[in-house]
Amino acid sequence: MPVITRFAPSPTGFLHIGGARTALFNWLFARHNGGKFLLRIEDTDRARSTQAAVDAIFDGLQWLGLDWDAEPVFQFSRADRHAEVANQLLAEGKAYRCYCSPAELDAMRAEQKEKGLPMRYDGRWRDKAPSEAPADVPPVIRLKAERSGETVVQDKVQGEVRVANEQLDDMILLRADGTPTYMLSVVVDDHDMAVSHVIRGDDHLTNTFRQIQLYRACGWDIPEFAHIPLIHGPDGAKLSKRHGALGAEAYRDMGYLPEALRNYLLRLGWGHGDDELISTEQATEWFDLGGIGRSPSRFDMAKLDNLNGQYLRQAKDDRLVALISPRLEALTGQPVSEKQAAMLCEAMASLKERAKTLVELTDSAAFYLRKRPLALDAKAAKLMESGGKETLARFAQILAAQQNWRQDALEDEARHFAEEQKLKLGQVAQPLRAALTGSTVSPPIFEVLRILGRDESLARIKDAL
RNA sequence: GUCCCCAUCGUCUAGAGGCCUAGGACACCGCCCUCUCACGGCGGUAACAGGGGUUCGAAUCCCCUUGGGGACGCCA
Repeated sequence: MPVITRFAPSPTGFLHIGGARTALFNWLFARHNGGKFLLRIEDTDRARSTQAAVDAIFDGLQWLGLDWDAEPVFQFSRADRHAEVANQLLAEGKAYRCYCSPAELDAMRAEQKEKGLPMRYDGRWRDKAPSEAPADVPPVIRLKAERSGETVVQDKVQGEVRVANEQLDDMILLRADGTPTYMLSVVVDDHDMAVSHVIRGDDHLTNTFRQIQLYRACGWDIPEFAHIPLIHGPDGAKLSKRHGALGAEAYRDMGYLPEALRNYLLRLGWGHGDDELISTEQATEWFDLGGIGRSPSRFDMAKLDNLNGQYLRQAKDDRLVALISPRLEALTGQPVSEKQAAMLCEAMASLKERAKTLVELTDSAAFYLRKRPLALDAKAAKLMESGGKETLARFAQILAAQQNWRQDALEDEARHFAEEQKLKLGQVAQPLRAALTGSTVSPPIFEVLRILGRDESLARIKDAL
């Protein structure tokens, strides 16, 4: 049987981080098994579904590199099919009409809660005759669920989980307005799409029992299930926005590389021995459902940062220049010229090992492109005022006379000068750094001197003096 | 309230009864490298939630307690 997985988000918001991981696991499992990864947009809640959210989900998946294998299925478009199944069940006596009004159900639940009873539909219309139906209440269709015995899930992650059928009530299949509920839609769609493995958040684990009953009522094969633990915030509670429950596009904006986020998400709840840096090729080769942990994990930005830094250092220089160019333009107000891009490319090797995100990379690269005269930050200004300027003025004369603008030659000059003046190299380098970059922190300053070039360097020094 | 799931350093995890004096990674703290900041190297602090069993032997199996999480919608 071919492996078919699916990712089935409801388009009521962005592709959040938990959803992204669920998608990743489905994608990896399909790829590992040479199967298919399908996408289904669960847009049956018309009031809350938006096109913007649909677009955000597509964008997010694409950015993460999770490609799907067929046209996405929009669940709402299949409402007729869902109703057909419900009506078939009704015709077979496996479902029935319930005429309880929402208000009546609310009252029932309130009473159950007050008495400390389990909150469940009590099946009051299950065996009533059609003649008792009130004329003014449109009915819903409920599944006639099994009342005794138990339902068992052989979950690929959670193991065997069983629940007594008396814990389950007769769920609604078709609403009073004739539209299908989630429970009906999922089961029908997963069946019709021939989904072999349902991999989803474990908030769906208890839904699974009901869905299995529905599969049985329909006489359909039951897919394999794998319920993966939810991602929690650093405090162990539900992931909140300020703790990382953001859309994929937010992570892109914050300067994370898709491969880094993928690697991070993969390691959150799944492991392969001591391996930390796992390429997508390796992940595809190694991924298995049995390796998924059963306990919820906490989202840790610091680890994501570290991983992103590692991927940044691995990334090709020209790719990074392309990635930060729009950010630099936003910063300087000027598009990055070809000449500047070439300069950044040269500088990238030492720039990228100092950054954890593209945001940091952009900030640290910006001084190369800044228009003279550069503004000095507070530390740089203070350094210049407390003797730096004098030292720099003297060294500037040597630089001005320097014809051989090679990095090692420049560094030699600085060392000689420092020795001569009984200064530490840092006392020469730091004022130079302040003048050239406007900051006390930068890549190696003789490299900066070289990349900036003779004219620009001397001009910036002159500005600072 | 009822049902379900989970439990190893602060965090992500390795661990399938003896290989565990519990390993790796992030974070943190030292030291080294060094023109700054990083990178890199070396070292350090730090965990089997508690209690009962089973067993010659338990982080690993069972039970209870505690603590977290989830589900109980004409939402998905």
